[in-house]
Amino acid sequence: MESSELRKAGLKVTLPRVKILDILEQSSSRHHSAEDVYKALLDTGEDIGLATVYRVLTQFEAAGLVKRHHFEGGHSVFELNEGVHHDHILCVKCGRVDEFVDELIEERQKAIAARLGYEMTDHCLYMYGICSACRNKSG
Amino acid sequence: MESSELRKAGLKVTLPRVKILDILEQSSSRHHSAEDVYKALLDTGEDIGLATVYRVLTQFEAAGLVKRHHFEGGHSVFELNEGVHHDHILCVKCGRVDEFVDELIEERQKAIAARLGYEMTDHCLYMYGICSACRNKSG
DNA sequence: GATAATAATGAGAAGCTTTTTCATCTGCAG
DNA sequence: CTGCAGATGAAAAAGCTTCTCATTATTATC
Repeated sequence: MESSELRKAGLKVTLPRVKILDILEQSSSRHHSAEDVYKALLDTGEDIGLATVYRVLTQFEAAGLVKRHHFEGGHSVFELNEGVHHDHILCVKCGRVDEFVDELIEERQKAIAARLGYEMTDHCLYMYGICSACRNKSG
Repeated sequence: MESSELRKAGLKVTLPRVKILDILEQSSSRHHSAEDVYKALLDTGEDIGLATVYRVLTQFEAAGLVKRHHFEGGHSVFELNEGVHHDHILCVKCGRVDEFVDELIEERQKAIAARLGYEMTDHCLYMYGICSACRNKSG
């Protein structure tokens, strides 16, 4: 039930918020631009404005429900925050996104931040490449 | 001499390109937004348009003279490409940027890309935190 | 269940960064 | 020196994202 998640986050349970959370949870892909979410809403017949989608996603981010990423290309991408940190590798041809976790990298990052005197608040690792499917297609 | 670098990159030696490269090489900071470069040009009395700054930086990137980064906050940041890959840690309070290299992390990244079937084209690791100076200031 | 106070929404305008357009100008090969 | 391809500047346009404000919906309270 989405409403309890919203309540827990201190947000009023409104139709747009429920529908947007629904899309994030039900969709087959994990990574969505605001535009993606907006279009998905239109597809399900909901008449929710793009401004609301941005507002709600930003609130969800503040509430810790979603994470915002800045992949190459300028626009923000959102994914449900399931609590487990992970990094991303993207195919520059087809846009495919894979996730991974590497404890060793995490460790080293902490050590580096400490050595440089930083109290780390966030970190992200993006790799870009050509996935096997695309390599088979175009040589 | 900047002109030889430009020639090597296959670019005509024009005043805007020389001046912009000059700023990137002479400035005390390594990381510049397009706006930063534009303002620096104005400060030195050069009347070069912002559109040209963007154009030239993009050409420099294509030529491998500079690297473009997408730090949090939306706008692009450029730095001279000195050939040695490195990653970044940024202070979210004061904007300070430190660079670092960690061979172990590099290794692991290559291994992960290979395991997931990607031919890696690029990778970047951004850490965000509060630097020691800022922690001492504001507790 | 009704009501009032409060917050959320939609539509469009506005804001920012970045790119494009096009007429003019410049670097450089001949 | 000359001509032409390519570069530039100014302004307009193009994304993406946020803001404004009148209207609407939600929730605590009765």
